Amino acid sequence: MIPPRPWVTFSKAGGQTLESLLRDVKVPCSARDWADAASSGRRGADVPDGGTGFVRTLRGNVSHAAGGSGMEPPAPPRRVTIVDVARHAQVSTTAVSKVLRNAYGASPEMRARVRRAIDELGYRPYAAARGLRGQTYTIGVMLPDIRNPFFPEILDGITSRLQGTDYQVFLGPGCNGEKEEARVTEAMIDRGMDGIVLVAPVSSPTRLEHVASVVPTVVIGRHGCSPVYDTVTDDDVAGAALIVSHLAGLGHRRIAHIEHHETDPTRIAEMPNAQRADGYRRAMRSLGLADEIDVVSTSYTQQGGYRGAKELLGRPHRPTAVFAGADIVAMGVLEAVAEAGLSVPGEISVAGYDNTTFAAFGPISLTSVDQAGHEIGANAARLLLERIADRHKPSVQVRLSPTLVPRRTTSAAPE
Amino acid sequence: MIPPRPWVTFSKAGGQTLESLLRDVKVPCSARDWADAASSGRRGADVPDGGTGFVRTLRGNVSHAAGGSGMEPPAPPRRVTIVDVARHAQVSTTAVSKVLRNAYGASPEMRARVRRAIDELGYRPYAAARGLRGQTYTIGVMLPDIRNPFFPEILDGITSRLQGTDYQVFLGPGCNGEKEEARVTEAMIDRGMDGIVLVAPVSSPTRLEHVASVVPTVVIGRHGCSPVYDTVTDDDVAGAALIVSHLAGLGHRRIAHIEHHETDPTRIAEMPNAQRADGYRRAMRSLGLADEIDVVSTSYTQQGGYRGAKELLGRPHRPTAVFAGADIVAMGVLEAVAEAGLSVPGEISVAGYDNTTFAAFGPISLTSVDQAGHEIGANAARLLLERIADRHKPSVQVRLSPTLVPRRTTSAAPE
DNA sequence: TTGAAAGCGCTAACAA
DNA sequence: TTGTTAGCGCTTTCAA
Repeated sequence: MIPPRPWVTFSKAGGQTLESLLRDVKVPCSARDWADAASSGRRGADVPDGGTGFVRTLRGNVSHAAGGSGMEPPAPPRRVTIVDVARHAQVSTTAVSKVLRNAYGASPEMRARVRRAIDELGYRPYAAARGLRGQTYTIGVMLPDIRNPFFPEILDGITSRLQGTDYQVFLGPGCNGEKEEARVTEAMIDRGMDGIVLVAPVSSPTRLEHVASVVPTVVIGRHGCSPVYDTVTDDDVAGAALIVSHLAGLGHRRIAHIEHHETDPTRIAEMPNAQRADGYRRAMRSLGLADEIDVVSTSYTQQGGYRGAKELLGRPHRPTAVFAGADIVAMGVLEAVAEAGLSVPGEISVAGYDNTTFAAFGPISLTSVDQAGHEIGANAARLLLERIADRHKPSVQVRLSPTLVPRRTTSAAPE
Repeated sequence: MIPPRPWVTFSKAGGQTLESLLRDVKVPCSARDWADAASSGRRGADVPDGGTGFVRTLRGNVSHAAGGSGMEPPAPPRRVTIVDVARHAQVSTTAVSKVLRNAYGASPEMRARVRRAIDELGYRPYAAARGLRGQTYTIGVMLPDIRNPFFPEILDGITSRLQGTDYQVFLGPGCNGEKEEARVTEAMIDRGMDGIVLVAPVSSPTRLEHVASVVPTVVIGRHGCSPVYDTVTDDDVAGAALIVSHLAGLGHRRIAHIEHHETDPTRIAEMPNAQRADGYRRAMRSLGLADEIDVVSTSYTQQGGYRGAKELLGRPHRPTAVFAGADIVAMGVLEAVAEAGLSVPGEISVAGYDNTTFAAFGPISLTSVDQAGHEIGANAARLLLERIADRHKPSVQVRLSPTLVPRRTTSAAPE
């Protein structure tokens, strides 16, 4: 038995795990001999390193460069640059640059020569340097919370639309709160990103417009609109209506809603949570259930769902169905309901929003609303590319319709 | 009702959402008047824009610049540069640079002056340009799958360790497969990132060493070791032993394991899945259960767990406990077990690995192994900073011990 | 169609 | 301690 102690090994090879096997496959870390590699001068005789994109820089005598110990790691090889390519192809750097950007003014023969040189040297343009004059071919995506299983869908949509282009996506790490968002957007701007996608940001409209005035921007999930950035949203009002009419169709009347509490007046109407709550109220009214409207304000977290459900279950006349504003909220509701010893959907129906993997998971099987995250992401990427191509084009708002995904947490109302 | 056009709606539902409210809060996109803003020349009279980090560039007559229509959006303002700061503070750009980097050779008075100028102009250094000579202050983190709820823990650990430094983290988007990994690592290198963290990469050791030879690198979750990169791993063998002895302690003897099938011989010993399977076998043997060893090879996915469980449940003498190599695999197992009409843990116990949010979720309550993701990430960040500071330092392997988290999916063996 | 030359914003070697 | 100057790798005028 291995002692499971909090156990940190700064080992050159202390552990007892599969070591013999590892040793068969790899040379142990410490026994590596660097004597055949060299050295640390910045410019010396450059030896093209056959298609690896790097060039070994040799300096004087190799054994001398090894420094006597024979165990020194090699200096990082110098990168192949546009100059190397130009020299190799016997053309100017301008020509290479034109080929790289598919720009006008290079004969087919020249293009072919340059491309051959690029392949032979394994050249890749240095994006950081390109950015100084032109583009970095980098797109930043800011997700509010990497843990929310809905966001990967959006991300997939974005990357799939960017497939085949020269653009590369990088994610800002999960950030909650305006300060964090500002930090991340600034970091993206400072790194010369060509465009950014903000997913469900919480920052003020003013701040969003500032960002968009500096770099092409698409905002996902906010219902406000601006002339300087494009938006892609889910029709949250319609989504809420889908759930409510689904439940009403099953005979439910006491349908409660748990929403995310929003205080900031400049944001209140723009955020999806407000739209969902609004959609819930409208749908209840149009179904003649205005008197049954029952909204609990907590937050879009599991905790929030738990607290909200506790409150609803404590009502003298408890609801027969709960529409949670997000799947994660529904998780908390299910937990509270289970604790109260009630059966789902027999005694109480529960529905969420977002159709996350949680909801789809068999043993849970939560009724939810699918936002078509892939579509949302793909549209955002498309709009961003269009705006990068023409910063002055009029702004566009895309709104996509959600669909209902009925599962096993909703059924006919009791009695 | 103002139709907010240009306006693209792909909606069937055509919901009229809170529009009146939105109108109260924001000016509609199309009605914005840009007449007070100008223009598009590259360099003109520069007007410092009071702490915003940008300078408005005016060109000739403002009304003329507005182009007659009076509705043209302003050109993106020119960035404040180190030259602006130097001029404002009446010092050289070198001085500013020194202050920025806390470098040697600037008097306290000069530092103060420069800092004041920086604040007054709202200057932020342009990381892309810095990268051309020095560092970009950017660290890339590659996650194999953003959907796996274990990875955010690692990410938190990394960012928390980087808090307070000038480094900013960006994530490569989820990539599976060697080709994708190569694309992402190349993209990071091409963007001049100062260091990169590879989480559970699948690339060959050779490829990892190549990356590490170009840029400081820390590898998380691979058990191999190399002189050019540091590693941080969970002791998967110990983790597997925790589960097995927990189950054996509950009286189980027929304990089966579902592993991820690995074929590549250069990787087989390095990957966590192989280590876990190995740990399972060793623990079984040391507990005198060598005859009961029963391993099904599928994959670390929910599907894989489902298929593996199907096979195990079809055995003439089915196991009383299943140790799934990952929580996500255990999800599939639970699904198959539920389908077979067996009760958990009454008739069969199930355990996972990773202690994801799934496992922690009340109604599921899966027994699992906690990897201390936060610690893993924090150690990786620390090692990376050390390696950035000294690229030639000897490589370090950190191994952290996991802990058992017993929950409600495991209990005493039946009979 | 081609290439020479001037930067982009910053850092680093070197002089004063 | 300070400032001058020469690039980093690329794009972009602008002349040839």
